[in-house]
Amino acid sequence: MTTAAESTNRRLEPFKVACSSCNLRELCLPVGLNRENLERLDTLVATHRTVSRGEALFRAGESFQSLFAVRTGFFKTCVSSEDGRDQITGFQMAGELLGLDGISTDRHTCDAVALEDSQVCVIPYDQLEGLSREFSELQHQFHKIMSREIVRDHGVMLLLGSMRAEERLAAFLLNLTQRLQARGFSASSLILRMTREEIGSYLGLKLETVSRTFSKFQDDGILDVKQRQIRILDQDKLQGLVTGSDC
Amino acid sequence: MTTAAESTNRRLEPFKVACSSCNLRELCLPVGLNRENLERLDTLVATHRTVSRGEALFRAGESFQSLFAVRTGFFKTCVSSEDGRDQITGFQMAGELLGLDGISTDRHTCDAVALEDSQVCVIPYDQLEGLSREFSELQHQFHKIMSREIVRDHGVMLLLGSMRAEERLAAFLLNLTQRLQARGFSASSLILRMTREEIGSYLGLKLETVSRTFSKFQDDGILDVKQRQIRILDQDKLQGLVTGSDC
DNA sequence: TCGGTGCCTTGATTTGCCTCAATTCATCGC
DNA sequence: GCGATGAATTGAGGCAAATCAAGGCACCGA
Repeated sequence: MTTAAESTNRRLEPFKVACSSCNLRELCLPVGLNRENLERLDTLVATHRTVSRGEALFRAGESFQSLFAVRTGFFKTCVSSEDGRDQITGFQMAGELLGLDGISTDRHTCDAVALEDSQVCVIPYDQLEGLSREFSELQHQFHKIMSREIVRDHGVMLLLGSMRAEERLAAFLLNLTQRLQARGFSASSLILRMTREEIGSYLGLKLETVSRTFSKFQDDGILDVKQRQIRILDQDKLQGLVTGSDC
Repeated sequence: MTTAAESTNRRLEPFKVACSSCNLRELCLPVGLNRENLERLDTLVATHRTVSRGEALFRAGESFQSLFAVRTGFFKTCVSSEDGRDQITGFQMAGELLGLDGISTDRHTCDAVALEDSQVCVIPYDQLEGLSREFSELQHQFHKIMSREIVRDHGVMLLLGSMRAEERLAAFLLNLTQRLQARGFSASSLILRMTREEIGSYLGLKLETVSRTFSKFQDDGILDVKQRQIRILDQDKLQGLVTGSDC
């Protein structure tokens, strides 16, 4: 269907789903904007881009021009060191921003890869700076989003620095379901968009350890695991693993 | 000298060391500002605060009003989970900003504690937002600083997620010396401001492991370690441990 | 000078996760 | 149906770091 050449093409679409009518506006950049300002933002977020599963939205080293807001689909971001090592730094779903790392050096410092066919809104960064000088609500919301990313990263550091395998996986699942719930999905049932290896990379574990931990949770009656289909049977026990309340 | 009551007091000083004449202005918020804009910034950063060793500049849960720029001294930032676990998320030296995590929820989410007697510049956040709407250089520099923090955090995730003890400590030492060098200090000799336990917390290791790794580096002729006095004898070997070029 | 205290070092042992390897399962094209 | 492929599971054994334990050093105030 798609040739190698075509897969490197960037599919830009002028077709417009305005921020002002987007069902994600309560989660995304437009939070706190009034009708008039929303319409100003619409003129800025004029293009969309389709990224198919496995394709990169951007890669480390590429020049940074725009931020991206996930409209539909699912992404991972991944940093690499000079030697082969790499680390998934996050998974992004609808309403979340991609590319904030690029501001510091005008180059992207990580890869953003779609885990399923996805669509993103393109937010030209210099225009965003311009508009956020004009109304403080946009400025403030943008700062909040960056700050939230820093807070999230600190949470991941805590996880990587001091939690054991079971606790890490429990925290990961709870975080995922929480974010899915905020988007209107079930709090107890989810389909993982990533492989065991990708979960492992994010959590600082090997894929076998992730798999074993899933199996253990199933044995303990905490989860029902069918490949990537996960059903949470005992939310409290899962929560207890993270907060350490039962040991 | 200081009583328990006095140590909780906030020592604010109108005494002014203007940004425009600060020797850290090439590392800190004023980067890229012209003379005139620098003077505008001076009016904003009007107060300083002294924090003695062991004292907190702010604590998780406190309401967020201001950012802080380290003028002199050394800090650690530390997040805690509901159960006792805590994780040092960074060490901050002169010219670096503290408190960015507070923007997202208007409350600080971590503790910032001085590791030696320190002095910080107080940057009222709402005024900073106001001023950065007025000139884009300040706005852009502020965004760069936040983005840099995100990139730094991703680097720490890579370290915590995929490096072994020796690699972690080597990366830590190289990072420290690099930042000290940017401030005019020696690239090969430093005095650690933090305990082995604090290094361990930052690197996701136990203090015994940190101590053993220091000893191993000494045996291998990479370092000369005398308590907190560190001299780097073989920079290349240290670098090789991080980039994995020699194994 | 003398304890006292906080921090660091070192050794012995345990353990949680990794490594390596084999097997099963789901999907898909033919 | 069939094999091919990628993903997930499971087992056995090894290792790096944690844990447990003892002692040393530097600093400080009495």
